[in-house]
Amino acid sequence: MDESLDHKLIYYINKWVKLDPEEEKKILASFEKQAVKKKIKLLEPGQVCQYIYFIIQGGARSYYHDAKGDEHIYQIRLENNWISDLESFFSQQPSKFYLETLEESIVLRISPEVLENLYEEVPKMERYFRILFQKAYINSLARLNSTMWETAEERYNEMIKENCDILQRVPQTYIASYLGIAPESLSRIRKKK
Amino acid sequence: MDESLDHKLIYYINKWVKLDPEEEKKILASFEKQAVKKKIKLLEPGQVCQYIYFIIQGGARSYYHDAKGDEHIYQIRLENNWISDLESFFSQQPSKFYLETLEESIVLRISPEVLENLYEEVPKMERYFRILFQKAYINSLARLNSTMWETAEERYNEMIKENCDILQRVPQTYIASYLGIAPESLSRIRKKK
DNA sequence: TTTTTTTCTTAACATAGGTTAAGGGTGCAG
DNA sequence: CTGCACCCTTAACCTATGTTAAGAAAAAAA
Repeated sequence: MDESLDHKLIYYINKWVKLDPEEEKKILASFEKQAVKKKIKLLEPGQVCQYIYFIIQGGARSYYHDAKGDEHIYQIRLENNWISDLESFFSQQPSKFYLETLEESIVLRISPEVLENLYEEVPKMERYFRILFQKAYINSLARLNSTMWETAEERYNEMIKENCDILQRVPQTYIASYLGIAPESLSRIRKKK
Repeated sequence: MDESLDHKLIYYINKWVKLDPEEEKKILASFEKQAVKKKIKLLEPGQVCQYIYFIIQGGARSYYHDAKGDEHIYQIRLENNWISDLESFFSQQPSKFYLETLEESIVLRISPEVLENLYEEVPKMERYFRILFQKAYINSLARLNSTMWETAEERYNEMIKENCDILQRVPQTYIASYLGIAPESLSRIRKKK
């Protein structure tokens, strides 16, 4: 049901901050729903990132090109997660990243101005994002540590354990890049099983 | 001057949220100042992390032991930065980390309960920490990306550029570990200059 | 001042993953 | 249905860094 998809956002916010119906209404009114086909770019280098996206359904990735022109995955996000170029979104400076759908997706998006306004109207959203960013930061430090001290195989196994259907939904070239290894190395790891 | 040291915290908070004198007073009243000698442990594995620390002066590191008993640096923080085991601090579950001073230090510390209370009394603190964690998360993603795709030498050079006196203040074994390389590899890199 | 501990460096050898080149299979577009 | 693009695999060779062992210098403690 269409309405129940929107309420996925409300459901996830309610996990961390208790909203009353009036607050829920204001939050939903602040987001725009968008259906996007696969491989559609939501952001390109040089553009200022105008939205942070909550993925109701589907998935997206962010990536950039290095000095040699090689593509590197920066983020992979599937449904029930947020994606953006946060640096550009908050600083309103041009981004260096592409943001692209991995499959046909439905997202809820909000702009920085509307989000600032929402913080004023619904202060619990400030708390929600404080909790979201604190958890994201904790996870990111743990992932950094794994990348430094674990083998590529260990990291791959942990990724599969956490999200066993990602292999069906995301090309292995992207998974390899997200793990910080070459596609050939991922094949080499997979062959060991 | 003793009082001006405390106001370092206020100065940094005011960079992102504008406080009135009443709010400043409440904030300072919520923190405890602590002078700690070098190599003193603020946290050990098995303990629940009871404080988040703002370092007024000096520095600290967090580290853990891997399955082989090898020590790995997780965080290095110098003055005007925060340090804690955030996972343990917010979940109130036992930590896996040591938290130890790098040199004689002065810190301001706050417990989770007092911080929750402060969020109620001074809502701008919710905003301050939302901004702090969002920036920390952005930096952590960038650092993760560098670790994956840049050489150890490139990462070392960037670290030195950002903090040129860290070599005088932090043992090179710690710097190597923080960069995700062996001490011998750091010596090899330094030899190239 | 001396001894001990800590820190740092060095080099030979080992290894995980990168690079290069090649080829096969699947899915999509015309 | 066919051809092309994309995805994935494989292996030989290369490289950045790890490991091991050893030793020197500096700092700290007695």
